[in-house]
Amino acid sequence: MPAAVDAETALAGAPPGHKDDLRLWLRLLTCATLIEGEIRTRLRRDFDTTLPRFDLLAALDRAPAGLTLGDVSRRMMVSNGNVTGLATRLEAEGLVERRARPGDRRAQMLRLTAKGKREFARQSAAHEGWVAELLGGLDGADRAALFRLLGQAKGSVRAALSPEETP
Amino acid sequence: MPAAVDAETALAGAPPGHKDDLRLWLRLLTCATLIEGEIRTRLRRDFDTTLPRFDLLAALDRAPAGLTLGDVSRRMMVSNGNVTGLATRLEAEGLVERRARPGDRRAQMLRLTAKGKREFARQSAAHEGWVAELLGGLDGADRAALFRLLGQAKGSVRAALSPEETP
DNA sequence: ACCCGATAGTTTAGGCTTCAAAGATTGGGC
DNA sequence: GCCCAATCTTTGAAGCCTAAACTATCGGGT
Repeated sequence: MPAAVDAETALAGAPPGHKDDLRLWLRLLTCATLIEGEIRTRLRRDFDTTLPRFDLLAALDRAPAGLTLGDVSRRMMVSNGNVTGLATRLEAEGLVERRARPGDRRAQMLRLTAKGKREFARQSAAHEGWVAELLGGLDGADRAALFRLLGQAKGSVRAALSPEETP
Repeated sequence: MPAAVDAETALAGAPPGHKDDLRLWLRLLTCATLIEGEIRTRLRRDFDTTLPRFDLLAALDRAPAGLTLGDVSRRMMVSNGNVTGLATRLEAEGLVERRARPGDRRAQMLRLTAKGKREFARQSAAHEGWVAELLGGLDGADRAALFRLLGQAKGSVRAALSPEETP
């Protein structure tokens, strides 16, 4: 009898799709990690910045009227305490500015400064090129199919999550 | 003339597929972030542990003879300094043990302890169930197609990376 | 007018992560 | 036998990230 099994046998009776789902998730994670890591490296190398900073600038760039810290937190899917620190650092660099929101002394609006707009425009153009370079090996049909299927996956995950955590 | 454009117009002349690649990447990232976040939350809630810890145990579980810190670093795609800290914490918890590698005093083998094996078996079973739950909304055909297309994407990224960084 | 639950943001403690520099060891060329 | 480049790991500084506790404010019900 073979000896070098273990975590395998323990799950022998699991429903059929389970192992496939696991493999799918690992492959998805590998793809995301590879791309994300490369983008991080290039952001540091070419712009001396980080992915979270870039993401925050991107969120603000899409909202010319500005966003509250809470808005940013929700869009970036990170904690609000995290945004506090990011905003503080970006403000110190002169890329974003906090300003009071009239009529609500709890909230603050976050906006790109002129410098922030210029800087993000440069970074954004490069970023788009990188992604196109990394995914350039996919032909149009594969790209479209992958986009659609990832939409399905996203829907599946959200459906499994929403009952409890989206009250 | 409209005024509220900016990062859009700056890229008007970009090749056709660029914007689609960007959307594809963002969707891929969203999927990965959603799933990963949920797994992190549940690992903390049910086992009071973290995803990096779990990943390290998983790597060791697949290698009964043990791995050097460097092996782990490569498999997890993280820096070696990172693994040092993770291994130290897991060793303090008694889940992992360092032992000298005979014939090379630079390297150390990392192995699961008996407690580590037990603990990982529990976590692993739950983890597999979670993933199946989150991706359960996909039917078999979609799952297979997605798996294949992610393989294509992975190949595309690796091809774009390898010239410089895989010497 | 007052209270109280909900909302916005900050702080704190702990862990994760990277890069870069430094320490230890190895193996091969001379 | 000696040196030197390569390999393995650790350390230190800085930043990212979360959960949980805390402060401040808002707004509605009474």
